[in-house]
Amino acid sequence: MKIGELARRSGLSTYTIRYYERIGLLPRADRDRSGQRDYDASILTWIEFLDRLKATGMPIREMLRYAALRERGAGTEAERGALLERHRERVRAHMAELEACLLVLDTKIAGYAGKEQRKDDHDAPIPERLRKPAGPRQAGAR
Amino acid sequence: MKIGELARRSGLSTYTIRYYERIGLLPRADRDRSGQRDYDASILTWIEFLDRLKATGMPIREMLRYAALRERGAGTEAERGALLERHRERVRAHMAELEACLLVLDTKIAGYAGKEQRKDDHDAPIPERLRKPAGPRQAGAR
DNA sequence: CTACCGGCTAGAGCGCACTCTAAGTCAACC
DNA sequence: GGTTGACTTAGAGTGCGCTCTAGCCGGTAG
Repeated sequence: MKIGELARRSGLSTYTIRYYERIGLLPRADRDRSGQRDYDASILTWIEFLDRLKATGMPIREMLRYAALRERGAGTEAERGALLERHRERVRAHMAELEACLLVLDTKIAGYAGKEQRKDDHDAPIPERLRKPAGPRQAGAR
Repeated sequence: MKIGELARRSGLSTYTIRYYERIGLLPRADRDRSGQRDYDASILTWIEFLDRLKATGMPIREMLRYAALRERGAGTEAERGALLERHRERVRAHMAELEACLLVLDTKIAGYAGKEQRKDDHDAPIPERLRKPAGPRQAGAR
């Protein structure tokens, strides 16, 4: 399979496929005698998995760590598993936050839908239990 | 309240607060006689709401549309409501996708945890029902 | 033979959301 | 009166994840 077909089948652009190879997210592809990339269908499975990691917000930097472990092969399973477990927890936390935000959104929308529009309802306070604790920021601004 | 205190209380940096004002996400702040921004506590409620929109992945471009409607005030409620409803649907869809990805992640992690490690389990196929339909891409690459 | 398509590389450019710098002002404290 | 520190502005810089350009090469159809 050449890069164009892989692009169609994976949903990535050819640009992105080459970019992923450049940075090491995809293994260096085999080439035919004229130097063109020639892919095995199995690469699709890996790309699909990368898509899942991306969809769940994993930064490329971390996918690279996973990809590097995968390349190293046997002996890295524990580390790969741990990496995915940490990621899973972050995803779960993110989903919980989204859930809370949905509640806020629902309340707001209900406000707009109701006849009893308060003129200032965009300033309706958010219940304390839904607020994020404001972490430390701008540690040394100069 | 001056910008530094607002920064501490909102969790945004002073840079970000000025940036938000510059682009119109925050209303132009009142100034004291020496030209410094002087905020009313009510701005915190608006910032908290913006944080919710941001947390749910709304791009600034769209928050701006909402902010502009809010500035225009009365008569824009229906449009504001519709905007939030569209956003809510996107958030729900995104959560559904995350849920599906979590299943993939769970399967993978279980594979790493199990004693019966298949050497190639990073290539374990993703069940068809969890795959995203690959939308049209790279429409005209030149 | 020529045109065209799809591929190749190196490297530049882009959109987003900040984040920081430089140079200056102002109020309070010693 | 001088220093400190928080503020002001315009504008430059950053990190991320692509996305595209330029210039070239090779295989195939007319």
